[in-house]
Amino acid sequence: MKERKGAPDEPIRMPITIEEGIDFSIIELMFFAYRDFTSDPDEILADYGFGRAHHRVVHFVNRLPGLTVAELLEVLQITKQSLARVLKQLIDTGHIVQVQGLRDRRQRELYPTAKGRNFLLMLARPQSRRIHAALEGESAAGRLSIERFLKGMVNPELRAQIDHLPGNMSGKDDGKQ
Amino acid sequence: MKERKGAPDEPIRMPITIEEGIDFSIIELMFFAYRDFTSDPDEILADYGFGRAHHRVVHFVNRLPGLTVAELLEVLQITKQSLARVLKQLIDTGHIVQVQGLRDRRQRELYPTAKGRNFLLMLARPQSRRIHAALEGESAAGRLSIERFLKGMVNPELRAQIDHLPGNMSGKDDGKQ
DNA sequence: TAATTTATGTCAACACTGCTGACATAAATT
DNA sequence: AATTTATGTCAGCAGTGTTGACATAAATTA
Repeated sequence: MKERKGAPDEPIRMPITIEEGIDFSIIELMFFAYRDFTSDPDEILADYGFGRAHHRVVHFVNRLPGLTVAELLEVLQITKQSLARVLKQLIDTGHIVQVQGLRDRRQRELYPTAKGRNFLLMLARPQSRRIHAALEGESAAGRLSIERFLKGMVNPELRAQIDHLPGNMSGKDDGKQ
Repeated sequence: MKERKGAPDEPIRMPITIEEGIDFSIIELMFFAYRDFTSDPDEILADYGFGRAHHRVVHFVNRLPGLTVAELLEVLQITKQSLARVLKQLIDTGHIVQVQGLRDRRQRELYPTAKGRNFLLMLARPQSRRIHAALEGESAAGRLSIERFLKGMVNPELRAQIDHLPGNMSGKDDGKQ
């Protein structure tokens, strides 16, 4: 019994391409695109002793000032222990302040300070430049396709949440047309 | 001297929207899209005691069978110590085999086994479903816009590399038109 | 042939950011 | 008065990136 149908550890020399209709090309484009998209802020963050998680917190606190800790956890979908580490640092460094809730005094409303707002702008600028460059020459229809695609990649349960963020046309492009 | 121009730790109550022309909406769409895009394979990987790094290695070894360790490091842009950890596990579990280079016997050519190929298909299937759903109803022009955008997000130096992966129309959509 | 460079592997330590489990406090609700 | 809720905190672990140092075998150069 030598070499029956494909010995288990035989090297496969044929590249995978569109097996089963799977588009590996887009899968790896997502990897490359996201890696490079995050690389610019990552470098800046490192200069401040921060990481990517800090960017996310600063981003959403600037986007939704006054949101509570529980709401932030819901948006980020991480545990409170993960958040605590980075949030504490951002508060200690004066980028974010907590304000006790008025209705419910257990809640801590999170707000950016001027320092925190400027910090987000610093992080977002290179990403914005990259986005503008990637959209250069795209028609309005093309841009809509791109936004529709990105939104379509998000789990359906969360799309509503996205619509409620400032500057997003609520309910637009809900999938079917 | 009480409260001059914006006390440093004053909470800012105004949401950030399109300050300086920065599109925060697309920035956070990238975050949500990538997070959910990776969540499906992540769950499967966890069942096998693997992580996202294993997926990447299996992906590129299947896409470029016979590539050397140095070439894989170049594509992934990580250090050999990072790679060593996950590559060793994939070899020990029979997903990948190493073949000594013919021209240069120092090199280790990496190939997937049948097990490794099937594993990649298992990981890629849910991602492919998500992509197809997100592209549903898009015109050919819309799909081109989306691919052009993703490619445009990648650092220019690396775009050539992407073109050389199997199934990618080389040189297509190089930015200018 | 001898010396050097290259491709790869390995050991150790550290950083960041997820996770779980456990426990504490204050405020709201029942 | 008892319970639930919102938040905080301590401790430990996992995955994946990093740097630095050193080892080996094979290729290249002098």
